[in-house]
Amino acid sequence: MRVPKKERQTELQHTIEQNPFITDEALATHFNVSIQTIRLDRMEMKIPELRERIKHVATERLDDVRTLTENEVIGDMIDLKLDTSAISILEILPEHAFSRNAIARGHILFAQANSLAIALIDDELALTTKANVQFTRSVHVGERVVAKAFVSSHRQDGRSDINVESFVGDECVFIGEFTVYRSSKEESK
Amino acid sequence: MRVPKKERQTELQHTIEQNPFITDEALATHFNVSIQTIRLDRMEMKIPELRERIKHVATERLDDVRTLTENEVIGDMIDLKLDTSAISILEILPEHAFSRNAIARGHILFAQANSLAIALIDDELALTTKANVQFTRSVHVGERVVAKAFVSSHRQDGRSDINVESFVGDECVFIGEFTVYRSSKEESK
DNA sequence: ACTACCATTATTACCTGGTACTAATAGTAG
DNA sequence: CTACTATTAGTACCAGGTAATAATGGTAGT
Repeated sequence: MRVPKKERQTELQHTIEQNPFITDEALATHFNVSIQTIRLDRMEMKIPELRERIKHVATERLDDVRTLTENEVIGDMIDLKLDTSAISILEILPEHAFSRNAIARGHILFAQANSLAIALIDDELALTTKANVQFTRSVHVGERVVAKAFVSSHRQDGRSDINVESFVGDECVFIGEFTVYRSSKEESK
Repeated sequence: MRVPKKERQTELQHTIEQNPFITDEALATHFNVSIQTIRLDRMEMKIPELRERIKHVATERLDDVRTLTENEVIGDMIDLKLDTSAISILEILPEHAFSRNAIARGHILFAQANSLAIALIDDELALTTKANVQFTRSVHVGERVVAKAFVSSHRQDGRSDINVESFVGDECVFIGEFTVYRSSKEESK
């Protein structure tokens, strides 16, 4: 026995996860066992065949693109009191940042704050009409940005003013004042 | 002849682009021709076989996610005079908008303008420090937003002021004033 | 030492979705 | 009537498998 079965199987899983494009034949020579052994292993581990794996990667792609851009709130909402206050968290990933220096693009922080402000307004149609923002510290990949939004005023003209402050730890990285238009002008529900 | 060859081929290309996961057999029944005809068509149009198409989509996955979010300029830059002015165009797609009303999210317009402002500055490291924006008209899916940015001042403290105005046709939909920090403080190169 | 059991390997038939090639048929234009 | 094009048919072959059945080898229990 070259390597215990169990060990080979866990390693097999690892190998395939890292490179789903590998054939059973390649795996067989890699582990120095027969193709049949690899197939028995895949059966036991419920790992699908090469083509299925490739197809899976391909179909995942479309979903992925959507979740990134079509997301209603950029970041994860962790608290929401409608028409009052809300909090969301966004972890800065490499795709949110400039590749040169790993600093988050300004519009990512803006997007988090803007989405939060819109979500905060309990209305069918809420649209940002004005924003005034400051980027007080650069944010790097890997940092978690906590955005806190609260409504400062519900005006009579169908607009609301919302303040958003975003933090990394206890450091303020972003300050924004958003004016949001509400479709229905009454404040109550 | 059900449909002229040429017409079928262009339609074939279209069909496969929209659904790369379709087999020759399915295409054959769809176009009401034989499998061989489909294969001849694919040969002529240099369209690869199903598995190759799937593999292509799968390998493109990583790259593609990048192009959407990591894109240096959101939208297509069509004119750039460094440190002076720049223009980009962005077509509003469904994923840029609220699904309920097909109105573009504010941060999409902000992202276009912000990216353009950053790209305009001829510097290794340019970061937005402040922005003041107004959304003067809602933009709908299918509209093409033309953003025009120009530098209004290069300040001595390493900051530049950039004005961005975005239009759909001749209607102004967005106005923004961005303050951008430059890493190297000299204006010349 | 014998048996039971497990892991491994081998073999065979079959599947999908093709490539590559050759040949036959149908329809149309000159 | 012929030439040409489009289409269809058929065959051999391929990769990368599934499914099932059988043979081999080693190790543990008693």
